[in-house]
Amino acid sequence: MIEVRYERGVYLPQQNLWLDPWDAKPFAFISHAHNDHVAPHEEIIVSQRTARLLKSRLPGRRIEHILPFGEKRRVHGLDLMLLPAGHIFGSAQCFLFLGNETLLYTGDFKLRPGKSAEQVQWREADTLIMETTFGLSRYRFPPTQQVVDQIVSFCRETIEAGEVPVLLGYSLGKAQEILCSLDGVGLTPMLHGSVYQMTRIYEQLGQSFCKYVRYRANDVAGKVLICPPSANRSHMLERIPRKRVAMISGWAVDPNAVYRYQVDAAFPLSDHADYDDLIRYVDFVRPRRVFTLHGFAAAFACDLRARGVEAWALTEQNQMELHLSAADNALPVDPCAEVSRTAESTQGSFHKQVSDTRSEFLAFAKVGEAIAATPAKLEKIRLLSDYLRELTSEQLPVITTYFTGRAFAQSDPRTLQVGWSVIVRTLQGATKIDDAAFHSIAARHGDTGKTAFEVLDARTTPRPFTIVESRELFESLHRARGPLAKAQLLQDRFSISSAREGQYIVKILTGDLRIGLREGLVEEAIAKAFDVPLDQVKQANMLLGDIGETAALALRNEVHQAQLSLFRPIKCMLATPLPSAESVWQRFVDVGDVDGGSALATQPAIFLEDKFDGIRAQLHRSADRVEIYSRDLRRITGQFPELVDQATNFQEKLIVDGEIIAFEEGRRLTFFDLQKRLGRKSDGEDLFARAAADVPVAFVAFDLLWLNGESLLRTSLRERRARLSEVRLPPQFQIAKVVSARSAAEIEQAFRQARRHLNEGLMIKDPESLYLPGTRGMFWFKLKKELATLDVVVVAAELGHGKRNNVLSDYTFAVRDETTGGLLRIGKAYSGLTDAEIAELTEHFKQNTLADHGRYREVKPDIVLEVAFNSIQPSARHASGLALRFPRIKAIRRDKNVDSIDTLQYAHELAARDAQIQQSVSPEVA
DNA sequence: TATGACTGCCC
DNA sequence: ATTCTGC
DNA sequence: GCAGAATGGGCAGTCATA
Repeated sequence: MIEVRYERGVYLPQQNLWLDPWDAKPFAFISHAHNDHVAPHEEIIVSQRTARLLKSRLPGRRIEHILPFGEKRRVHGLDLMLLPAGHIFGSAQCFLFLGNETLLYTGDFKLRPGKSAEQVQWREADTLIMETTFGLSRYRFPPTQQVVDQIVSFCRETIEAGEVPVLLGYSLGKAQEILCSLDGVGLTPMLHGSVYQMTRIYEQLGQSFCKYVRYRANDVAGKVLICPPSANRSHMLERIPRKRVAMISGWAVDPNAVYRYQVDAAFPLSDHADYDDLIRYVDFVRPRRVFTLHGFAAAFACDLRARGVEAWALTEQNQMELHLSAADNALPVDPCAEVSRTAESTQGSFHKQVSDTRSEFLAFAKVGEAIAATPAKLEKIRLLSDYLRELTSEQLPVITTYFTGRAFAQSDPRTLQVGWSVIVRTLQGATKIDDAAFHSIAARHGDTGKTAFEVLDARTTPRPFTIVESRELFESLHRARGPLAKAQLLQDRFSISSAREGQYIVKILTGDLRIGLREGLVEEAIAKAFDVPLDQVKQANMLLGDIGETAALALRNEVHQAQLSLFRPIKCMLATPLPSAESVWQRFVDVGDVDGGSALATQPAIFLEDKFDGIRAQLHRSADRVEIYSRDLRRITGQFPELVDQATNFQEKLIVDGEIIAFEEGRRLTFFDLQKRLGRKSDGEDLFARAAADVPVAFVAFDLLWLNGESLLRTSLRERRARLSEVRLPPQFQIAKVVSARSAAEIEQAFRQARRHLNEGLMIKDPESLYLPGTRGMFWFKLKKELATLDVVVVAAELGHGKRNNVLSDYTFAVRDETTGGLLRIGKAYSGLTDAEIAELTEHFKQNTLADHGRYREVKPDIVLEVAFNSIQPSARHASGLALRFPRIKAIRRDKNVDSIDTLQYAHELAARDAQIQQSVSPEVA
């Protein structure tokens, strides 16, 4: 069969033809002139009208094969025919004659007659590649005339109310359709510039419209303004004080369209086929197989399979699946299709519950439960490795990624934007459970996953769920814009998920499996499953930042092939915290003192560096490219354009490890200044010019991992440092000064010196150590000390989560305001107490509760804690107006009571001192 | 238009 | 970030 | 000693809504 691939556009490799590719290609069919299809290709096949529209959208030279509709032509030995697609003016489908096979690619299309687009035509074809923008059954559009009538009424009523109606629709296609709809109803359309321009081209090509005028700012009264959606909230519209804005789009059938588009009304007039028409079209074309594209491609393909039509969503991720199925000329196993066919043949309901052993995702969840059930690490590994061995090469990467609590690989920058709030709403929506029942379940668990299980249990109609479909769910969640759209997707899935499946979907969404197994054990399971050395698996995962790809390599026995290379960030080496210079020194003595002789005399020197308070960063630089990655392998290049500019001045190709700090000579900047630059959007150069001026940064390099093609991971720190010191640095780059030490006293002195330089603390490193990515080994240590401690009183306590579900483990505490005598909250902390102490305090607080709010209770202020922290500063978070950085409990002060706690005034003194230190001098870097 | 809730990602 | 706990 | 689990503050961006 004809091979079909997808890579930012449909690609037919045997014909070397691209269909609507996003990027410039040598030879492509362009279905219509919307911007997302316009790229500077070398040679294109287009309809006559599309060619004309393209001229205005993308001037420039290219070879154009302009084909009439309905006539078979030969281009580069390829027999093909264009058919009208009915989407917009000039939009075409491409029908290919390939030997004794035929293929129809729809591009964007609609079946309903449009007033400004040619009527769609079709032919039967063996392979149908179709757009499925509205491929969910809830997208059914009302009759066109009904919608047009609504739009006209909206315009009339708005004008009668003395306001200006504004209709939003794409300037090419939709706007002209609206224009035609207003013909003969006695309204005068006024066109936004871009709409006007496009409409004039339509007219040159023979289309005629009713009378309209071009936009003039002082002449809008009584007119109907037609603008592209991008004009909403623009300066142009803001100048019209009294207006009502309506979005004209198929998405208007979504109940929340008005909010989503920030408009007063929304009307479902679309240039795309709705769900019913998509189904009808497949019936017309009678294809042997269907590939779906855009929108709800996966869901629609599944629906088609349920109707007995072989159908697959075309996405990048499906390449392997398609390739294999095309090569084998066989269908991949798919329980969805399987089950639905049975249901159909017995005339039963599609939604009839089927035995859940059919659900691949349920099988995954059950393995998770088995792993959770045993506390033994080796047993967990065994359970997982047995399961991994059963998986197909397509499922394996997905499942291993899930077992690290992620939907996407670590190095994959995609996020879901689905958190606790969306999940809770969705669970309620999917089950129609009432608020009281829901909250009673949630309160009992304090674990979203368990809550999901109990809420969904017996309240859903489970249908089988394949691993590939689960991956598609997460991809759709990522793609969906806004919490409402995401919630809808998730709710649809929950309503057909078993309780166990829902629980594991939630676990992945929250990034927290809580089954006593994380990445480290997954690596071990992969090694065990495919009988490859563990260190190779760890190495590969570290280099790839992708446990799924690592597993795939292990399956093919290719893990050893992973290599450190430019622009593939690796996890950084971490340091183990130690409380004192003496304890640090002891580590090195213990290691070196093998012969029992005098350690001090024989100890080689150890390396000391200041610990900078910035963000850990890995800089990759080649002759023509620079990238910066964060500790979690996020690409943060865009946040620091000035560093990127400077980094082009290196003489070498390299990977350096270091810290980006807020830094300016003669000025004390802190982590908080730096943080202002972190989440910022990377587009908009002027924003950055300003940010860079506000918060200048420096890159302090302290390690060299790769140089001109050579990996230095397996060379000693001493050697790496020597090589780093030879690198010529551009401005804004510095090298962290390294000094040697041979005693605890020297470490202590260096620590004090680092503090005097206003750095966070001291790093202590074994000069002979190799670079061990991702591990907090015994080769690097860090020494930090608290700024101060405060004696505070606990005023509220909360139930914890997970294994702390039944104890009051999280304490809110307060200081005394001397002026009023009242208690003012200053922070929260849990860490620092042992389980026994938490249990004891739980009992105490239960008996000394002032107000019980469920998971949270106010308690009698009689437990005094000594709380340590690293800095204290003004904040609106707590009533005291101060907040602590890294608060932790140092001790329960049983010797103190509420009358002897520290005061707000004292806390303010600490904060003032903290702030003053910050401002006094410039820090020293190198 | 302004604000707060939510999310993700730094420490 | 910090800290504790079970293997 | 390691890996896992449960917890802190603050910032920017997005979306929903007053």
